Amino acid sequence: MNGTLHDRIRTDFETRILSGELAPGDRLPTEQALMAHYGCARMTVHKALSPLAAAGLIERRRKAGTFVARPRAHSMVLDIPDLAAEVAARGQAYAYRLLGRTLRAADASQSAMLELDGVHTADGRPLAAEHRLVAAAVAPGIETADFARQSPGAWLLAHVPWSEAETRITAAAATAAEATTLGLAKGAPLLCVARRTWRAGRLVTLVRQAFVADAYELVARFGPRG
Amino acid sequence: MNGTLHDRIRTDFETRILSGELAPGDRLPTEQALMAHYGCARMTVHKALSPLAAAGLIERRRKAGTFVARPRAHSMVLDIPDLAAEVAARGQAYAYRLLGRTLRAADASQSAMLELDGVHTADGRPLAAEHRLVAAAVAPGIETADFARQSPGAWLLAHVPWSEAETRITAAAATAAEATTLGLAKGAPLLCVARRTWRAGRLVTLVRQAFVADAYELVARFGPRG
DNA sequence: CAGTGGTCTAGACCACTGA
DNA sequence: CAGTGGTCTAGACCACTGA
Repeated sequence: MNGTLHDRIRTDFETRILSGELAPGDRLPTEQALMAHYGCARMTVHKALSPLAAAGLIERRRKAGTFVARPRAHSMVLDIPDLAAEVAARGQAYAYRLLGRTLRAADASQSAMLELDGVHTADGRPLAAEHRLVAAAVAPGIETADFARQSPGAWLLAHVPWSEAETRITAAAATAAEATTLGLAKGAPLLCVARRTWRAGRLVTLVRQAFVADAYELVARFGPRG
Repeated sequence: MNGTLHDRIRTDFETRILSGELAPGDRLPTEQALMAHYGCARMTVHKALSPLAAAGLIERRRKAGTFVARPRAHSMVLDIPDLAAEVAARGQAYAYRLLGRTLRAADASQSAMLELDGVHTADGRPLAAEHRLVAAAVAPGIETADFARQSPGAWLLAHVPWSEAETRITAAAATAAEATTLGLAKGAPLLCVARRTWRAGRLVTLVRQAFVADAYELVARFGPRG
């Protein structure tokens, strides 16, 4: 077990729940009973069980007690991947090549947006086409940034803290333009990742990345410790 | 603000960090200083800041103090989606149709596995082809389960608690067999989701789902509160 | 070696909610 | 209305680590 007592208590119940020894709906001992069992203060028991409640493994109701939660439909959570690091991790040389850069002036409907087109490459071969819009007001300095050294995504990650993101993942057939950019036949399958990112409620960037299907995959892991 | 004091303290710093007022590397006040500022006990300050450290928004070092964390490469986390609920949520009728069921006896290299082939439909139209292997020993009862009422995935979610999962997301062109099952032309783009799920270190199920590209998308959200 | 965070105690009062 | 969990206090001792 881990060093601290609350870690041990938490791990005990985690193990008993995930092993099936404690089934959904089963009642856990009260905090009073656990104080006696582990010989500790109530705060320590509480500190052990709170993360399990936050993780949805148990449900706690005053007066009624603590129960093993019924499995729920998990909502999906996906973080922003770092393409350069992933390509480097598999021993390839990563590069971003800027293909187009347009500043759209502000108008009545929206504020000034920088439009960036480019391609991510691994060992010189196209990996993904990227089309991005960045809200200029939220990303001061982006108009003069040098994207030969750093992709727009990496620049934003380093300069603009984001607070919320939504990612949509789809598959699509390559259009003629995409096929040309990526060196594929028209209609070839692409893995498309579209992401919107906000900072304090204001849209920071919209990006659409189209990955060559057999050159890229998204891998995600989930465990009880998050 | 939320009701409790530790929620208020946590939200205060969350807001100041995400708004950029506190930049990466900035030092937060010590717990002593925060006790004085908020007029509360040290445990309350600690309870407020601990989740921010767990979420990676701040870093805490003894003697040195507490600092706003530098943006890090996020590892991807993806939960298991509930297809039936998602299809129902967009007002369509969900169904799973079993196409094949084979019990592979145990041999020297692996334990007994149940092999299940089927198709998920929305309003009668194919949504995804599914090929699944289930470790029979870890899922007692699955050999006699009725998959006309519940898909294998839903059955497993309800009967076998899982502790770890790995998901790989790719795009691919439909093979001839997939095209037939899904009513598509050969070569049509598919969104492929391959997932392995473990329970207490033992493999529970391997599943590969091939979604019709224009009928399905994965949507994932990320926010500071997880 | 002194400052800081990590853990834990032994209480207290309260909010909620099921019997 | 009594049992349970949620929050909070005012301390204590300790582990770590940078000056």
